[in-house]
Amino acid sequence: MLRLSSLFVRTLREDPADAEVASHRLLVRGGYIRRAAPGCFTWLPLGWIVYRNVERIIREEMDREGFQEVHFPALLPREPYEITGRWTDYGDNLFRLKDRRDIDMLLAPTHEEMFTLLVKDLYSSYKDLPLVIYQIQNKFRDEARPRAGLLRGREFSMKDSYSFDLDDAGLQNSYDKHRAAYQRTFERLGMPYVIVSAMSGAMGGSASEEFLAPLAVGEDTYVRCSTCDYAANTEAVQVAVPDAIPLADAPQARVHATPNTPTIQTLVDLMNARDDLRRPDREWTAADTLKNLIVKLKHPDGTHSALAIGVPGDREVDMKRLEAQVSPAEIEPFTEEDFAKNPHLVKGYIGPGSLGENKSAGIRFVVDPRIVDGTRWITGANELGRHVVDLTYGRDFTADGVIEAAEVHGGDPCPKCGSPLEIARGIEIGHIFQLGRKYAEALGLTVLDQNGKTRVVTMGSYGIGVSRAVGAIAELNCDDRGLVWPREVAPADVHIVATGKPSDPQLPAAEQLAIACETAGLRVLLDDRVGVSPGIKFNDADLFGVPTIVVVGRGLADGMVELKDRRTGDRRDVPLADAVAILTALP
RNA sequence: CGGGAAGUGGCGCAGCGGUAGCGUACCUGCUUUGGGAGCAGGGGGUCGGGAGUUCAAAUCUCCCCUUCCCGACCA
Repeated sequence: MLRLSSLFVRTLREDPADAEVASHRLLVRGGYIRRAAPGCFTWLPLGWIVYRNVERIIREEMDREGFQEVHFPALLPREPYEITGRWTDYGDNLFRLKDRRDIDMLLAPTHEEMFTLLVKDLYSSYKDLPLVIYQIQNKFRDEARPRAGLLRGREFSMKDSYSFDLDDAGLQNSYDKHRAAYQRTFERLGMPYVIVSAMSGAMGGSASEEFLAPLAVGEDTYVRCSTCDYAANTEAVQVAVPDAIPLADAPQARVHATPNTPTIQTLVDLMNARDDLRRPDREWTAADTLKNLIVKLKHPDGTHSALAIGVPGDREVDMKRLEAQVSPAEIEPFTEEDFAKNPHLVKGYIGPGSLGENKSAGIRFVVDPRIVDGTRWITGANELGRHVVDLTYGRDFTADGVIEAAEVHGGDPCPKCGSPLEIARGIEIGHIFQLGRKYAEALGLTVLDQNGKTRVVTMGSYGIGVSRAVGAIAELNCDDRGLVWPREVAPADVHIVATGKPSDPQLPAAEQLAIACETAGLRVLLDDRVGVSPGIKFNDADLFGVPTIVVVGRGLADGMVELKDRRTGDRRDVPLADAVAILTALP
């Protein structure tokens, strides 16, 4: 039983000045956590109970699938990370340190290398597979900007599991098991979530999905179909590709002088204003133009190359989407100097005529998937003050490839069913990932198959942010009075408040009720503080957020206690004699 | 790394050249007990750090550090 008279906690009347988001404010005010350093938090007793509940639920769902728990150190040697290149790839985000002999070590940002090496250490036969092992461990990432309390920390707790299979079918099976286990886990944690397609990015591998909690304070933008079940991180959105248009329908392309039209808007305005350029059936819009943007790519080996991207003029290039596409290369701006070095590029009037690996400018040219055969475009003519109209894809120009880099707009058609897409914000609470053989290959994890042949193991990695989940649950379950925990993660099932004077019968009655509740299997938080006014007790109860609050107060004289549902605020008086039965029957 | 704000008792803040304050929290006593009670008394702060200006610096100047917010970044 938790007794408030002796519990190590202090609630704050006011919001801490350094907390912005609701979960952070309330967790600090309610005495669940304290900040120890930026992005590092101390768990107080109430917070630690909640944390362990979350951990327990995750663990139970992992164990249910037959996954086995292990535990690695957080302090790791440099060498494995050197082999996979992540010692340098992680950049400033890696906490590096040296031991007394000046040997490099690191605080683990994630554990792929160690898991791979551990399996390599112990296993060498196909008969040992499949295998899934996991841990719940603290991770360290020197984030440039930790924020929002538990939602983005520098030291945080994560459940990470890794699957090891002989072939792709096995990997798919391990992946599906995790997907199901995660769905059950988030259900039990009382967290709404959406599963979105994600980019596998630099990690390599094929399939990757993120579990996002829909939260405005989240840092991920995703789209969701208004009709079907399609959902994707904006980085991974696949644009709905329109049907090709017969080439014969397109008028001849022609070049016009379009002075002083360096931007899309000035161009469209001019086109609509001039009799010789006006479109007979409707106004020209930005979507009729083809915007060609040039960026510089910095490749991991340090070399640079230019890339031209063609998108419909009503859309910007989304740098996050572009980065995800060109990863591991990094994007740098194409500068005035770069323009000066390439006389075939006329800034403001760049057109497909000069773009492409075999064209005059010699720059790789990739276009948005909406640019299909037969589509007609107004675009730069590669001459100052001149544009070309009805330049038709497949007839007048082609690209070297297609790229998903244009920004996604709310209302864009769903690639699966065509209904409008909605844009929403969320925070990543889980990520499942088919890694493939990248780590196994780099670290030499192989087994012998039935034929005695060496086979590289294929892997998956799967993560749930445990401490982040606590923050996200709090963020999703709170109101202006405090936290509202889902029962299974709450620090207690019942919060019993005794009001009245120290000499009144309420306190001993509350004690007895608390004991009876515990005997019946309920977890109890008892406010047995004396000399504390009822107002303080009620406010603290709302702040703590235990799902059911029982007030042993003035109704006691009539043998009644008050039950309050923290979430709905509903109150009702019930006979003290029936209280335990009623409480144990609550969902 | 860019832009903004801010560092003064545990927490929230005021003070902006002249004895370091208020609210809250904490301690003692009395009163009070259904939505953050009242009175009285009390403990607790090198005013982020350093250098400078001045008879005198929390306050002015310079440098540094730290924190928070927005952006960049974020397997």
